[in-house]
Formats: sequence, structure tokens, C-alpha cells
Amino acid sequence: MTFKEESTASSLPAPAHQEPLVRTTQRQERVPNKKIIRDLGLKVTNQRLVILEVVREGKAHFTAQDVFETVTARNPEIGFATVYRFLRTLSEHSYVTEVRMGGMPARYEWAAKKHHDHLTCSTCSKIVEFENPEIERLQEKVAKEFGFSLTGHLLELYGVCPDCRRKSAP
Amino acid sequence: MTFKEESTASSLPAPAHQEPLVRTTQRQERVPNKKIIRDLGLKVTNQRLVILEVVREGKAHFTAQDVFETVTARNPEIGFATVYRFLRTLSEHSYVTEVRMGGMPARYEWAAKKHHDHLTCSTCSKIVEFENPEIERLQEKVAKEFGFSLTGHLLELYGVCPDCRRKSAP
DNA sequence: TATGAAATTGAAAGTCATTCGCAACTAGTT
DNA sequence: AACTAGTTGCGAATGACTTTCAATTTCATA
Repeated sequence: MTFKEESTASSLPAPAHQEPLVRTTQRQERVPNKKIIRDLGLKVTNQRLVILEVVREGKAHFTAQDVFETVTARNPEIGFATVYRFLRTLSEHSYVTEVRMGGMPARYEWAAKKHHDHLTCSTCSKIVEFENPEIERLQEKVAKEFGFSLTGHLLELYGVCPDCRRKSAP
Repeated sequence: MTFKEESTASSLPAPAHQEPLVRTTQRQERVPNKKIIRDLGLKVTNQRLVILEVVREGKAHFTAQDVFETVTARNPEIGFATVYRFLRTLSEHSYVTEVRMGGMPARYEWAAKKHHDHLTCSTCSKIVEFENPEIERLQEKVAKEFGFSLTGHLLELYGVCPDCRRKSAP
């Protein structure tokens, strides 16, 4: 079981702005943003680069609004339609995963990480990521039992986190 | 593992209209709609009675729009605000469960049945209900592991149903 | 069974996240 | 540099609810 906790701070940390310069000698640890855009068959525009930077370097879970605000802080010329459009494209091509729940805005996350599900605190909205192969296996089993070929799933657990339990029990 | 399949027919079957008369001798198999409304601390109005009948006797899964259409076919005077309002109240008091997914309208179902999750065909939208205690138990375990007290969960599996698999594989 | 305060209703207006239409604007090929 | 198809920002549109409010109805009490 792996996990990663995350605070609920409202703004995204400012990611480093520059793409690695061609001439630097620093190691290229990951796929460059330009390559991602080209691989999608899209033109490389400044807005898409900025959105990608924010998405990849900001906090793990974000809404389109989060991205829009961070992006416009850097370049006020970018409209939210562009943010929504590009996030949709990214999610259609599995670069980000999109979770839409309730009447709330969709939450996204960069998907280049291992699959996981979420445990959300219904009091403070803190999100804990977890991964449980056993549950995954059982899901496959259920699908098979009904003759379905499983293509995806949504598993979100809701509860009260340790901090909030402590606060509410004096 | 239990299950119940359901067709995707677009309209709700017309439920019998009358409340059991006081004088009939027929067995009272379930909580009367009037009692439900009173238990909620609400006034018994005709619109709430009609909505309850439709919800309890129509098909298992429905949207607010489904209910609104069936209800207005019976009594055109009922507005959709009333339907939405009452469905929300019912769901707040756990008489119906509400699942909101994607940008789609919320789906409801009468909750007086045993807990279950859903396996949905992403091609034809057929819904299969299933219940898997082992998965439930693992969810509790995950929550405990992170110190959360589990209050609820959402588990939806997506796949392609046997019918659709057959059709797509010639 | 009258009465009236409080709850409820329908219609219309308001929200809110997201999407669309389109003229102006670019990236990237030629 | 010119061309052209892909992109963009803006504002308007959409769709699913939600709220507002004046008119109506319920139901405890007289």
C-alpha cells in the first residue's frame, strides 16, 4: 500500500518558469512539455506550454479553476476556455485523469503516476491517495462474473481524517 | 453476490395510482407514502405523494428529469423545482441514494434495498447492481490504515457488457 | 368546520461549471 | 515572406440544478 498526503492550501506553488534551455547540460529527467504537445498532434503554443508546466509542477490535485488562476497569474492573456479545452484533451489522451463528482468542479491530476484511488475527508477535504491491488483484483472478478470486460472504475472513499476526528472529540 | 439487471427503456412504467384505501383489507406490505412524508416532518401534499409513488414504483434507476416527466404526465401542475426539492430532501434523509457523475444529471434510486454498487456498460449504459462484502471489508481496512473513520464510498465499475461485446466482435 | 400561521408550490430568474461560435490571430510548412 | 489550418479569447449559450417570491395549501387549533 502506497500513499501520499497533501495539504488543502488554496493556491498552487509557482512552478519554475523556463523550459530547459537547449544548451544546458542538466539531465533531461522527463518528457519535455513540447514533446507531449507534439505527440498529441497539436501545435506548440505558449498557452499550452504554460498550462502543462502548471499541471505538472503544481499540486497533485487541482480543478480547472486552480489551473486557470495560476496560469493567468503568469500570463493574464490566457482565457479559461483554453484551459478547459486543453485539460479535456489531456484527459482524453490519459495525460491527466479527470474525476467529476457531485455538482462540484471536476478535479484533475497528472496521470503519469501509478494508478491509485482516493480517500477524502468529508470535513476538511484532505485527500489521501491509496492503492490496493486486492480491491482491484476483486473488481476484475466481479466484472468477469457478469461477463463484462472491465475498462475502468471509480473508487472514492469518504470519511473523517485523524485530525478532524481529534478536533471534533474534545 | 446478488444482482439485478435492468433494461434501458426510456420511460418509467406507470405505477398504480391509488394509495390503499383505509377500508380495504389488503395487507399493508410496506410503509405508506404518507407516513414517510410525516416522518420527514413535512406536510403531506399531493405532489409529494405522486413523486413518492413514481419513485417507489417506477424503474430502479432514474434521473430527476425522468421523475419529472412521469409525474407531470399524471399531474401537469407539478413543477420540476418541486421534484428536485423533494428528491434532495429524500436523499438527505437516505430514502433515496443520489449518484452524481461526470457532467451527467444525477441518478437516484430508492434506497430501501440492500447496499450495492454498480457495474455500468460504457456502450449501452446498461446497469448491473452487485454487492461484494469482500470489497466493502477492504475499504474499511484501507480507511482504518490511514486513521480515517469511513462514512461512505462510491464504487462504479465500467466495462462492456456481454451483449455489446458480442455485437462488436463479429 | 372555520381560521390563520406556517409550510409549500410553480414560474421565472439566478448560479455555476463547462462548452460553443466565431472573428482575429499564430505556428509551422512551403 | 506567404499561406493555411490549427488556436485563441471573448462573450454568449448550455444544462442541471437552486433560489426567490407571491400565491396557494395544509393542518393544528378554536
